[in-house]
Amino acid sequence: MAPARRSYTRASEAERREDLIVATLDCIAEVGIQGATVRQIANRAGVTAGLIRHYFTGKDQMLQAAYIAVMNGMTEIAVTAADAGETACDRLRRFIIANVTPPVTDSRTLSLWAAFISHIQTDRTFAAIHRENYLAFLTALEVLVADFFEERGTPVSEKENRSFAISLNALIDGLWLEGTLTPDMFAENELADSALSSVEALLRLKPGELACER
Amino acid sequence: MAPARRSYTRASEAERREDLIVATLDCIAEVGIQGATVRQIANRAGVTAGLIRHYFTGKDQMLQAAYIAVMNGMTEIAVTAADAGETACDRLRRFIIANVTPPVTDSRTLSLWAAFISHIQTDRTFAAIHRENYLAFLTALEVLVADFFEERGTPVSEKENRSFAISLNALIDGLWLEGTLTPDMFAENELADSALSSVEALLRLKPGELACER
DNA sequence: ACGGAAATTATCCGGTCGTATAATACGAGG
DNA sequence: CCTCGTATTATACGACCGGATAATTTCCGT
Repeated sequence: MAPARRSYTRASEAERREDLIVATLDCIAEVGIQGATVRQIANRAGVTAGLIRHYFTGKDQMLQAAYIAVMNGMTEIAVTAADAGETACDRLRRFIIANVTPPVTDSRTLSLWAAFISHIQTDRTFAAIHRENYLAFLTALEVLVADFFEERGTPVSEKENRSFAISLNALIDGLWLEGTLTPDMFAENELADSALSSVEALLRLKPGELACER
Repeated sequence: MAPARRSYTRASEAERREDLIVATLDCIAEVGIQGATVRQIANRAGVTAGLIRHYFTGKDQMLQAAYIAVMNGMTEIAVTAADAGETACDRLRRFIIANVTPPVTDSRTLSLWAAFISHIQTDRTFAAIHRENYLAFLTALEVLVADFFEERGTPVSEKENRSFAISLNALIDGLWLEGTLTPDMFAENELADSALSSVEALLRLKPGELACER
């Protein structure tokens, strides 16, 4: 007799991998990394578990791909927001605000980020992914800050510029954490306003200078 | 014939629970939260797996107790460091430095912290533990800042004080993350120096004012 | 010294994990 | 329209999971 096998449609490698990564992230965000099993992930992606090992060498590699996808998504949002600015001041301002407002401040994103961060000390591959993204973020910040001071007519030394970037990065990360972990503590624009005035303070600017009025 | 059962010694409830929690943290830090199974944990604690359910209602409750232990340990170090200061300025300075230097900046601690953070969105109990510790930390910071400005003769409003505490908290968290996740990027005292000058900037102080020279 | 409470071990259970392998259904190229 | 490569499913496997239970050892009070 006919075993009545499940019907399916083939997909291109690109979209299948994409589907599987999205399903992986959904699982981690909703049931934690403990519950993100190959069966759960495959089920959410609408395929069977065995298919995962057709596109990845194993579960670990899929998790790494998912980590890369999350971090790329976050930085892309901030960089895109910055690019929309016309002046260097505007770009810096937009970059900062983008990092402390949705969709970057999102509990789902934070769950994913934390789950991957906790793997950094255990798995060298995760550490490498983190380092690459951290350096890229820091460099982007350095460029934004350097351009800002140059446009302002008060260029700073490379050393000072780096120091500014480290502080700004810390402040942004910290506010992102606070705002996402304890969102009910902050009013609508409180986080963004706090970020802007704090950045002004860190860069030793006069209050309101980052508003970029002309 | 005699089955040759394993010999053991009894321990007080307090130390057994302590041992189990330490073993739990060791496992999470070394093999990730995935590998922190009841058998691994019990093995590391020098007992058999069944004993865990004699002291905790289940694995989840033990993880929660471990989370509490980690956070208490971190805040206790910082608070103890602050208490050693004689002036309000000194206490604030010590508190900040303690949070960006070992043993708080420790890769093991970070792994644990991240593993637990990733559970916050999934498990209400973890969320409650986080919130309690966050508020305690923020309140401690508020007191330190308020005392500092009062001692300085320039008291600030409660609203402004809270705003300062939020910014300082973000900066401290961010520097802690940066310094612990990417320790090779920072020289010996670079992180602490950066923290102090950044805090001075955030509080709109003159450079060096937090050095507390008399 | 010894009896009894309880701390600890030993063993078992159903379920699920990640992965390997074989069978099968799809869809493009001829 | 048929054929063939392969994307996908189905099933099996050994290991391990967290939890429950019963047997046993320890040690305190007397």
